[in-house]
Amino acid sequence: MNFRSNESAGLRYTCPQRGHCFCKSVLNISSNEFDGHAVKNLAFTAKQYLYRQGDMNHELFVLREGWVMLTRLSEDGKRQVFRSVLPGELLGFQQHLQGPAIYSAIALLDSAVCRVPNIVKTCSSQPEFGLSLASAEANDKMLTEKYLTNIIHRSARERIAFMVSELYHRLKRRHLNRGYTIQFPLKQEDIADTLGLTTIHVNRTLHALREDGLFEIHKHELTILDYDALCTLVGSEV
Amino acid sequence: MNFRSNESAGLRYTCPQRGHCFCKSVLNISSNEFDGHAVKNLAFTAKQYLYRQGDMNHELFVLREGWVMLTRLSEDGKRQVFRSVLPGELLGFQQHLQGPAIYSAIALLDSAVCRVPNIVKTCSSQPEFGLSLASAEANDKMLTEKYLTNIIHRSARERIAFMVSELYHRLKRRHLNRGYTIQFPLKQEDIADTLGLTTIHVNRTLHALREDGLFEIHKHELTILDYDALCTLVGSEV
DNA sequence: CTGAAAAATTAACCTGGATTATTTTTTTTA
DNA sequence: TAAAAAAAATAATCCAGGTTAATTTTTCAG
Repeated sequence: MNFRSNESAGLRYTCPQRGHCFCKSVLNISSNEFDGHAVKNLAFTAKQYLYRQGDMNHELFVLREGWVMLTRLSEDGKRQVFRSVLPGELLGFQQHLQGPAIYSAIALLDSAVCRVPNIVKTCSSQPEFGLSLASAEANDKMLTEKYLTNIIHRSARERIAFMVSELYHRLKRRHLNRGYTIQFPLKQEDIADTLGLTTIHVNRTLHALREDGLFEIHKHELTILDYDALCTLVGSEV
Repeated sequence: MNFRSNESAGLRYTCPQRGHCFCKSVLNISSNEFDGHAVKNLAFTAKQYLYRQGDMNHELFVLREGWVMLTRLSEDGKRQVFRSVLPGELLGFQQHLQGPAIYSAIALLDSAVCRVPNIVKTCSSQPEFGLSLASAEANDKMLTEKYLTNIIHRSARERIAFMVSELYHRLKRRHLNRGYTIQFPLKQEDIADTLGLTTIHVNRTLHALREDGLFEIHKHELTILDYDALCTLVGSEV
């Protein structure tokens, strides 16, 4: 994370994700205004909350680097993990922008975000922005539906394989892999709370998947050992 | 559905949902252009598909009246029901507009839709449209996340109660209830494929819920018999 | 109105993942 | 660098909902 020094040197920071994903349509057009606002209050350290469930008037961000996880606590104290937000992706948009945040966003790695200043204004000054926003939301919706389908129709082993494969491919698309290895800051409990399993069963299943030589997690890194076998297990619907 | 006669008589049809939901922002502004396109090819009978999973260049609709269900078949032949689309709601938007439809939309009741003509053009001619689209998608995403959470954390009895309550409130908001009675065209198999249960278990559970006097389904109508008990079972997170 | 197909119902048995309990390892903090 | 806290690992038992197999009722086409 070296953009802070760029900022203080008066240089415009070029987002590593520019040209990819959400930023593309926004940044291609009104870079001036956007960057003017963007490079302020941008760093979060691991375990820091970007905003919490219930916060009023939380902001809209694009993740530049790092890893953010979206979670929600229900009244009975159970935690649901909705998804990981990876570099280039939007976070913080919801139907009622001014209402309380429907979930919490926590950084799992040191993270840098760029703030989208005024959504309503940007939408009217820049027609493509609204459509980008809608596309990003539709994409999130589709991802949630894929998780839903996997959780409903498949075994613990297949669910975990799906999750690993999904994250790997999402990172690979942005060249954030090192061969078959990716950073993996999720705890077993996070996997469990994403897939509707218990921590114990995730542990058992991860053990079996490692034994079978599919992939292994070690020191916050995940390495796929048998890519083909993983794909077979997941099926073609990633 | 009397709008066809309106059309042939040369009258502008006023959508019963105007002023609610998705249409609001669109129709308040460019009614002329919109209605010009809208009142054509609008009727679907029960069991008719609006579009099918895989169809190219399917259209964007707003449901005026009726009931549409969104489903997807996975390669292993299992069917997932994603949600019911109720009057006033948008259907057919997805990340890649020109790509194959990611699910099928089937009318469960005789339905009337109004077609949204050219999304990209509308977005640029009318800045609020993009934001409306994004809001609608965010709302769908939130609904999917609620179903996900319920499916993961709750028993069959609670899941079904949640689904009934969610549909009842969504219809009531549009005054499409008759007291505690609503139209209910979903089959037990549809409930099962929405909630990740077997038809047999849905049947068992519906029987128990009726026995316990919570609600009953009869001849495609659902009547809530004990609203308070239903709310208690569902919890406050509808 | 009638036969066939679709949907709903019922019963008996079984299993994947939950639950409870405890130990070991790793990470964090002082 | 040692103590405390968090995370991972392992084992034994249990049950909600799945599976299989019919039967009955409802819907619908001819």
